[in-house]
Amino acid sequence: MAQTPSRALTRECIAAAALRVLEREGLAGLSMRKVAAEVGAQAASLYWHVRNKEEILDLLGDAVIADAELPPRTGDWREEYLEYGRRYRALLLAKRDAAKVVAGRLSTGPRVLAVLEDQLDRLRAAGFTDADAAMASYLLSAYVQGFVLQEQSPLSAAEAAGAGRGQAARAAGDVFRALPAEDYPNLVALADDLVDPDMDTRFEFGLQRIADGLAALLG
Amino acid sequence: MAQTPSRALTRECIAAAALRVLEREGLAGLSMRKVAAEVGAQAASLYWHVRNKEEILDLLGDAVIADAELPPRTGDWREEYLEYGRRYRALLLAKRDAAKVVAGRLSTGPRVLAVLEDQLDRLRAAGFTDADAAMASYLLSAYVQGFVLQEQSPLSAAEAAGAGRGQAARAAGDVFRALPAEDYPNLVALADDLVDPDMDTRFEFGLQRIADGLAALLG
DNA sequence: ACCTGAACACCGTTCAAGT
DNA sequence: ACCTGAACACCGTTCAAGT
Repeated sequence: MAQTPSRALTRECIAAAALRVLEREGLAGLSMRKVAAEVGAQAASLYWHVRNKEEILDLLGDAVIADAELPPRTGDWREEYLEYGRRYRALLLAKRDAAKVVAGRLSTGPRVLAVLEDQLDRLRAAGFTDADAAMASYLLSAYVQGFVLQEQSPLSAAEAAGAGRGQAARAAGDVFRALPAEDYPNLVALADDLVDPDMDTRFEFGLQRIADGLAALLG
Repeated sequence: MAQTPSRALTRECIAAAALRVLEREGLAGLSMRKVAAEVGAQAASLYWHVRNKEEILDLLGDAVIADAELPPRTGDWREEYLEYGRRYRALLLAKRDAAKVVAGRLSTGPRVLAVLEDQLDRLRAAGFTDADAAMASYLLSAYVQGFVLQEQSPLSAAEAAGAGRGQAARAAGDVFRALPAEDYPNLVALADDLVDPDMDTRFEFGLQRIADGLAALLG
């Protein structure tokens, strides 16, 4: 199982191996020993190329963002801003536990810089002040990361235990409906509205509100 | 150090102990053995009261929310919505790593239900449809959790290593300013705007945009 | 310069055994 | 019913030793 010793260990190949382990075992199952085994080495060997596990997670964060693509220029800043949000979400959903990996990690990889540069360019061209453009960009990434983080984690112990998402949602609805109506009239009345909408709908709702709020700045 | 054996172990006292360990050691340092030691028992004893560590984290999530208070009724739904967001952020910032604990955990504790019930009541009274009220409530919690999550995690390896937040931010600004201006004209030009604003300002910006976007629905 | 073996100080969880 | 001791299968990290 050991790699041919002529092929030296590199940070790139450690990152690729870590990505495969992440996909297979999830973030909780990602250990130095498993990453080492994936490249046919001992755990201790990794420490020659990498300071610690945290640095492997940094590499992983960069790898997740690596295939980000810029949305086409339509001339409509609002549509482009929405599209940026949708693509970022899709990118995070594409890799297992990606939102958790990226969560509070600031990457200054070339891909991230290119995306940020392009985003700021479009917002300034649309007429936003420098300060507002910078804040609007930060707002988008905070919203998307927060949203996907909730989306990727099981929404209840039941779902974690293996029940399907739909089943878990129905159970949540039952909780709301079973509440005493005199104490919780709104929860009982809105049980369906709280539980039914799927994640795409929820995401889009927030994204549209944010875009509308930004548009109001251009007044 | 052992507790008097007449005082039995309960889930409540386990939760309180876990909260103290969290405050002292952070989420990464929270172990079954340390929680057990905090109540003067063996780690194995906890498993009589609790299914596993995950369930302790659930208790912790409830405990974090436990002292949530409802904002005063001003008759202005927008101001009340903003205040809800600010208070939720303050609550998460008050306990160490609280955002990470709460992150993808759905709590149905009585405090959470009371808050949700009250929030929905105000939004409906303001004229939002049932569906929009439900979505607006979800949006707020997603935004606040995502924001604080980024806020509570070190924004760079430098800060994790002990440098102050201001110092780390200045270093980030230097990164932007040092980029080649022909490749990254916007990043270079907006370096200050990207780095200078403090977290309160960033949070408020997003909150105001979201409230404005919601207001547009009432049109 | 790069990698390994062995060790250290931890984990979460289980389970027979005690009271 | 409730708690313990001891064990199992893991962790991240260090470090002398090998090549």
